[in-house]
Amino acid sequence: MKEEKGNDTKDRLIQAAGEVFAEMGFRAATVREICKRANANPAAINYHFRDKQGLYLAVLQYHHRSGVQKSAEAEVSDNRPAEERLEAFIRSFLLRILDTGRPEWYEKLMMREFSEPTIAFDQIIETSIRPLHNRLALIINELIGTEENEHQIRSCVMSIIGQCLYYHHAKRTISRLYHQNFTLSDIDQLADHITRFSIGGIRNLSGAL
Amino acid sequence: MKEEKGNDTKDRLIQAAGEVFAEMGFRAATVREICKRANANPAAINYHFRDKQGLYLAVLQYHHRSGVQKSAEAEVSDNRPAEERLEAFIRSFLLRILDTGRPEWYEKLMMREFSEPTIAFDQIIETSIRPLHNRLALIINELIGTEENEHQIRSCVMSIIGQCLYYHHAKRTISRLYHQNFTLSDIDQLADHITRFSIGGIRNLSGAL
Amino acid sequence: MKEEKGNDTKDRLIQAAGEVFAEMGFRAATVREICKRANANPAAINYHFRDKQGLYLAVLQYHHRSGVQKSAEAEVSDNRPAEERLEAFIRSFLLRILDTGRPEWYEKLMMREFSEPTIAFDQIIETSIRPLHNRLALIINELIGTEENEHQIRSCVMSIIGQCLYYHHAKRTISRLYHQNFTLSDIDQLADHITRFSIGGIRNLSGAL
Amino acid sequence: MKEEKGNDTKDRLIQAAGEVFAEMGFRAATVREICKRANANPAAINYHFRDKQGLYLAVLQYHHRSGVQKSAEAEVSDNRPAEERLEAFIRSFLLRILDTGRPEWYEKLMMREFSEPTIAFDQIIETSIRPLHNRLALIINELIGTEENEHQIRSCVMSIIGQCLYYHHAKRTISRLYHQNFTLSDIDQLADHITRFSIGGIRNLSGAL
DNA sequence: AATGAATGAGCCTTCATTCAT
DNA sequence: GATGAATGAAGGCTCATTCAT
Repeated sequence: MKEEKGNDTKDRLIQAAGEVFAEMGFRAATVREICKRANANPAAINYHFRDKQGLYLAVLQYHHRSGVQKSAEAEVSDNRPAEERLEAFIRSFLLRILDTGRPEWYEKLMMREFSEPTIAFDQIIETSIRPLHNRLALIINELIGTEENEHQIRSCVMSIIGQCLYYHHAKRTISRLYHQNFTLSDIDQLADHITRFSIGGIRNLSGAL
Repeated sequence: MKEEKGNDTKDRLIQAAGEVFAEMGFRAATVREICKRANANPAAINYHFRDKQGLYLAVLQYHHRSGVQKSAEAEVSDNRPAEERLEAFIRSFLLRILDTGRPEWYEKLMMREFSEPTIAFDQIIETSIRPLHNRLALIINELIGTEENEHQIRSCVMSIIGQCLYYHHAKRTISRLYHQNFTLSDIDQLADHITRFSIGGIRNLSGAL
Repeated sequence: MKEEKGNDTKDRLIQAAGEVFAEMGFRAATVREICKRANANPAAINYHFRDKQGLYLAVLQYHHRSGVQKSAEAEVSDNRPAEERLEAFIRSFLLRILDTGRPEWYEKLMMREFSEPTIAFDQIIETSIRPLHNRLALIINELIGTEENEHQIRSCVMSIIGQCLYYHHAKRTISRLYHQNFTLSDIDQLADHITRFSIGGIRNLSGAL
Repeated sequence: MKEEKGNDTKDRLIQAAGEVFAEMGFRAATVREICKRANANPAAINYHFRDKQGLYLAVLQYHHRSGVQKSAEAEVSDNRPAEERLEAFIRSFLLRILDTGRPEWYEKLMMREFSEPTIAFDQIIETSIRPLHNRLALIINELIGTEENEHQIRSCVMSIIGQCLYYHHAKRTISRLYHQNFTLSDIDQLADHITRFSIGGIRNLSGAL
C-alpha cells in the first residue's frame, strides 16, 4: 500500500515528503524521516531536489497538477439558480476540507501554509486560493443582485470561507468542546447550515444597502 | 543580583519565553533565544521549570492566573438587546484577534495552539475557549428566541467564530489576495459586517424551523 | 555527440580539471565543478580515470606530454657569458612564476604541489624541477670558476630560486605589506635586481673560499 | 604527554586544533578529529568558539601572545656591526623556520596562511610579518650606507627572506632532489651561507648605484 | 563511450539538557 | 538560587563514488 508501484525514488520521495510535511510541518519534518519512509538515501534529496526546500516545492507542484481539475467537478452547471450553486460550492469546499480518506496531505499542506507560510506561499495563493475566491465572488454577486459592490462582496466571500475553514482549523477544538467529529457523513448537514446561514446573511446586507 | 532590578530570573524567563513562544511557536523557539532575552543562563530553565515544556506550561498558567480576561469585559451589560450584545461580543473578539504589536502574546499563543497543539491544548480549551463559546451561545439563544435547539445554536456559534477567526488565520492570505491588511482601525467596519451578516443568518434559520 | 564540437569528453574533462585543480587545489576542487565546466557527467570521471586522483594524474601527464617547456626556451644560447645566461634564466623563471591570468594552469598546479603535495609530487620533481636546478647549477658553476664545489653550488641554486619563488609564494603578503603587485611589466626590474644581487652573492662566496 | 595538565576543555581544544590545522590546513581539518584529540565533544567548539573558524582564530591569537617575545631574543644588541646583526637575524629566522621540536604548529599555521589565506591573514601580517620586515630593513639600510633608497631596501629584504623561507617551503623538494634534510644542526652553515651571499649581493647593488 | 540515478560516509552545526560548583 | 561548562543526539547537507543501462 505504501509503495504501491515500486516507482522511481523521486516519486517515492515526493509521496513520503507529502505525508511527513503534512504531519509535522516544514520545519519539524526531517529529511531522515522522509527518506526512511521513502526507503531512500538522504543524498537523493540533494540529487533530485537540491534541498529540503526544493523537495517541498516539488511536493506542492506535483500534487497541484494532479488535483486541480477535480475540485470544480462537484459543482453544478452555471445556469442553475445562484442559491443552488452556492450550496454546491460550499459542499464541494467542505468535501475537500473534511475528507480524510484521500492521499490527504495536500490539503493539510495548504492549510499549513496559512499559519506557517513558507516560500511556496505565493504560488499556492495564485494557483489555488484566488480561483476559489473568484468563483465564490461570482455567485455572491448574483445573489446580491444590485450593481456590484466589490467591497461588500469580498466581505461575504470571507464570511463564507471563514465558516467553512473553521471546521478544519478548529477540528481539534470542536472535538474537545463538543465531543463531535465532523466527517464526510456530516457534510450535507453542514453545507445546509452554512448555505442557509449565508444566504440569510447576504440578504440582510442587501436590504441594508 | 547582577541585574538592575532584582526581578527574579524566573519572572524574566516567563516574560521572555512568552514573547519568543508567541513569535516562533513552541518548537521553533529555542531555549538559547529565550535565555538571551531574559539575560539568564540556559541551566536556569532546567532549575526552575524542569524543561522547555515546563517553561511553556508555566507561561500559560502565569498569564491565566493574572487574569487577562479583562479584554472581554468591554462587552455591554446583560440587559441590553441581544443584537447589541452580539455586536459587542464580535467587536471584542476581533479586537483580541487583530490587535498586533502589543506585547500581548497570550492571544498569539492561544492561536498557535490551534495549528500546533501542544500539551497545553486542553488547558487552554477549558480556561479560554469554552467560556467564550458559552457566552456567545447565550446571546444566540436569545436571538433565536424559540425553545433552544442546542445543535442549531452550536452551528451558529461556529459560524460566527469562524467568520471572526478567518481574519486572523487568513491574515497573510487576505493581504496577498486583496492587498488589504486589517488592523484596529478596521474593527468597526468588520464587526458591523459580521454582526449584520450573522443576524441575517440566524433569522434565516429561525424562519426555516 | 551532444556537444557542438565532438571534442572527446575525456579531453574536456582534462581541460576543465586542470583549471579547477589549479584554482582550488586538489582537495578543495570538487568533481561536480569539474564536470559542470566540462559539461560532462560525474560518472565519466570514474569511467575514464577511475577516480578523482586518476584524473589529477592524467592532467599532469597530459600537459607534460604536450611539451609546455617552451617557456624556458627564451633563455639565450650556451655560448653567451654566464652573467647574461643567469639573467636570462632568472627572467624566464620569473616569467613563468608571475604570469597571471593566462589559462596556463600547469605552473599553478606545480606551485600547489609544494604546499600540498599529492601523489604526483615525485613526478613533478623529476620532470620539471630537477632539470631546472641542473640548468641553473651549470651557470653558477661557470660563474664560480674554480673547481666545482657541489655543496656550494647547491646553496647558490637555492638562494637564487628562493629569491624568485618568494615573489610567487608571498604574493599576497607583499601586496598587503607594501601595496605592490608584481606583474609581467615588473619582470625586467625584478630580474635585474635578483641577478645583480646574486652575482654579488656568488662573488662574495668565491672570494671567501 | 598529550594532555599534560588536565586543563580546561577550551585549552585542550586550542592545543589539538593547533596541531590538526597545522597538519591538514583549515579546510581539510575536521572538527571531529580535533575533538577526538582534545577528548572533547563537538558541541564544545560551538560553545567556546561558536565556529570552526572561531576556533581557528582563537588558535592563532592564543599562540601569538605566548610566542612573540622569544623571537627577537636570539638577535644581538643594536650597537654591534650591521653584518653581525644581519647574521643574527638570519640565524634567528631560520631557527624559527627549521625548528621542528617545538609545539611547532604555529609556524606551520602561519606558513599555511600564505598559500591558503583565511580570514586570519591580515591579522598575521600586522602582528608577525611586518615587524619582521621592518627589523630587517633597518639592518640593510645600515649596510647600504648611502642615503636610503626605500625601494632598493625592500628588494633586499625580500631577497633575504626569500632565501630563508625557501628552506621551509621547499623542504620536501630539497629532500627529494638532494636527499638532504635541513635541521637545527645545519643552521650555522645555512646562516653563514645566506649571510655571506646577501652581503655580497647588497654590496654589489651599492656599488652599482 | 557515456549517463542518469542512487548511495554511504562524513561534514559542520544546533539543540535541549545536565553536571559540578 | 543560579551558573559556566560540557554533553549526546540529531539535523541538513555535500562529497566522491558506483550501479544499471
